[in-house]
Amino acid sequence: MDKQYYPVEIEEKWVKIWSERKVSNKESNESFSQVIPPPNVTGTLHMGHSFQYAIMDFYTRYHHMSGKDSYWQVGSDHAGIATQMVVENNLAKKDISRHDLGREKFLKEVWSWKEFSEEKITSQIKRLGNTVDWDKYRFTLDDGCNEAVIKAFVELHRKNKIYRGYRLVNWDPSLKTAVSDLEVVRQEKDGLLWHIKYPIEDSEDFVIVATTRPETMFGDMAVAVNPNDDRYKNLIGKFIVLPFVGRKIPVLADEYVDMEFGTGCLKITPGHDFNDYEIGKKYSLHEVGGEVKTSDTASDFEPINIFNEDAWSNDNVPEPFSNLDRFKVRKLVLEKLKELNLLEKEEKYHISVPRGERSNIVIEPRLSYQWYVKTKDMAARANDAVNNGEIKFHPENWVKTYFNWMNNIEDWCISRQIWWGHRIPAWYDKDSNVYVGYSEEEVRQHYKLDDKALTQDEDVLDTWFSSSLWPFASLGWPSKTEDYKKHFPTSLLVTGFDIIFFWVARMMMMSLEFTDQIPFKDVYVTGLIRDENGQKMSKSKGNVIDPLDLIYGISQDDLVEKRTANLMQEGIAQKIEKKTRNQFPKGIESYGTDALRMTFYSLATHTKDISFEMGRLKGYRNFCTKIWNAARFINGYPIGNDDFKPSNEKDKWIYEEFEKSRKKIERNINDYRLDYAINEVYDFFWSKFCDVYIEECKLSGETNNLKPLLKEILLMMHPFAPFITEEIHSLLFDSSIIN
RNA sequence: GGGCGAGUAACUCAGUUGGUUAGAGUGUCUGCUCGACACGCAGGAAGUCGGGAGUUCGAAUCUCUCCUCGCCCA
Repeated sequence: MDKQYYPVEIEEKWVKIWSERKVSNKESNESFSQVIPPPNVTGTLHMGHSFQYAIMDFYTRYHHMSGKDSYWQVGSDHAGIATQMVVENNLAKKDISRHDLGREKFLKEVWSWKEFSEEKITSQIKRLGNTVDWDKYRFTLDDGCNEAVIKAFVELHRKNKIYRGYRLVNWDPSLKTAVSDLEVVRQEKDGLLWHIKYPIEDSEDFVIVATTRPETMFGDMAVAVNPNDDRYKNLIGKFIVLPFVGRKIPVLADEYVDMEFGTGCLKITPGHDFNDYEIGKKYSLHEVGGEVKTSDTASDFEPINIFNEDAWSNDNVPEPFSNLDRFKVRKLVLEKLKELNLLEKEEKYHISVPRGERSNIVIEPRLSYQWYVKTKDMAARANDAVNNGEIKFHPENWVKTYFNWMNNIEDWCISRQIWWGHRIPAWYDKDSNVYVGYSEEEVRQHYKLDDKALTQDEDVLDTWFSSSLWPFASLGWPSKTEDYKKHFPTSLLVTGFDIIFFWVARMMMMSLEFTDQIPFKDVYVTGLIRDENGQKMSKSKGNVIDPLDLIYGISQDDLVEKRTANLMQEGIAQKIEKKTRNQFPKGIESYGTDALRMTFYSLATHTKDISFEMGRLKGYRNFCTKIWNAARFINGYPIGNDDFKPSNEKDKWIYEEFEKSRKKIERNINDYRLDYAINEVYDFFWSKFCDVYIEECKLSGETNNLKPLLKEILLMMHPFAPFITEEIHSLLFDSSIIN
């Protein structure tokens, strides 16, 4: 054995072997299975991925060694919006838009990006030593997943659980697509509340409405007050003449109006506000000849839309306000109102601005046709599985978060106006009748359409729709493959708390819907890896650490270069460089994968923010060195016993301690407390085995039990530190731990 | 507004369900290059467990309250 422990050399050797082998106990009837949360093919893997994969690989190896048929399904996600954005941005640098290319050519570009990104991701997964079978690799947009998605969509539609609706959606004006509620993030900020005078018809009087969005006044269809509000009782039933537009809009009385807010008088803009939409629907507001009317007939409801798809004002907006960006409209409206003396005042107001998760642009509610999944019944079924203990969360406390959302779930908007994704299996005839089916041929048969002209829906499905099928689709569903039969439902899902709603809950709903089974039994919810100050790692903060740089090490200059390249914001590079040079005066040393893995286990506590601190990693790197040196020392002695045979008090003592530790570790593994487990491993090996037992053996000269004990310890430690244990085992005992 | 969480040594964190002198890694201090290991060994310093009140024989842990910070949902 080398005097020094060189992790990189050793690891690269085993990485090659492990990425080509297949590990399984096929003969065992007991399955342990998990599916990888498929990483997006947008770029490279970060600390969070490595962290979760370390845990997943731990359990894969652990259960394999205990004799089960242990299987970890590997794959990646097409990540519709995210990937399309990356490719569009790359094309934009060459001054090309996706429309220049057209759908087909553009998709070709995305596929080639996918190949590029996938290559990087898979080599990273391999480098971590993960125990997966690469022949089983799946992609959420491959033929099998496509079949599963189509089947899921069509079946849901035929069961009346998917429908197409014309209503208000969260519209992203830069991506020009609808997004789901979950893909909208709220940004709190200081804003303004404007008080605007609306003239009352046939009177010199005004009513003052308060609004944070004056630019939407062109879409106003009513003014609402609270029926109990004495200030406005006399106005109910009268009409307002909308400035600039001349539209006559009624004053409605509705309990919904908060008397305390602003003036207690609300403008109702059903086409551009979710709450107003509900009010508009309740009164079936519709415009007839310049006057807005109410009715009891639901189908009369006709909101006025004042923006087009990029959130510029459309023809429903009069000159000079039409054909302008919405923020320009706002500015101009305020100017003109001031000129007409209709702007009563503006006051500071704390507002919450909805922004697109991906694009970061302000979301504009927009009326459009979209596809929806009815979620209420499916959610109830998923909730039952949690309530009756079929599915368990670890830590248990996450069920509160889960129920908090599931009990207030809204229908899920699943259509996206982008190109990269699963095309919606719906066709339209020239009268806009909708036909849903497995293919155009199947649709013609099913609806008996003969040779009627049909065009397929241009839209694709939300990425999470295909992700929600992943646990069974990746194992072969709808085919009843061997893997599906043996490994579904899966045993464990390891994932971050941030996608409990996006993914975990939806997998549960879809799995119960299509397989009548839960998708997984245990959900191991991990925290999110942050920097040493608890800050989210991000390019713009310049605090990102690449797991590969911890494994291989990186020079200070290279690290600075990496952190300051391709920054979106100007002028932060210097700050990042200074901070980085300060924090890493000598760059980052090479620590190796085992040290990183064990660090991750020690960080796998029950908190949601995990600060990654170099000191911890250093400690486990030292531990690896300790293991290496202990083995090297023991290797210097003759073979000794084949099995551990206690011959003195110290022998008995160490074996008892070993048994105690082993039991503790086992229990903690089964409780999903790898942090406790790794502590115990560390303490046993260093404080007991090295500090006491080896020293004692040195003194007594009775060393026959060192090798057999080390062998058992290596087996126990293997899932925690696979590379070093495998290397030592094969050097000292001439055989592998896992074949 | 509703929900969840955090505050323990200089730093990053445990504290396995109320039980001896509160633990770990890193850092720090003193002494060691004596045959596994200086990424080491032997020792050491270091904490009003956010503040206050209460329950208890006993509280970092349970209850109440206040302060600070964070996240999620509307």
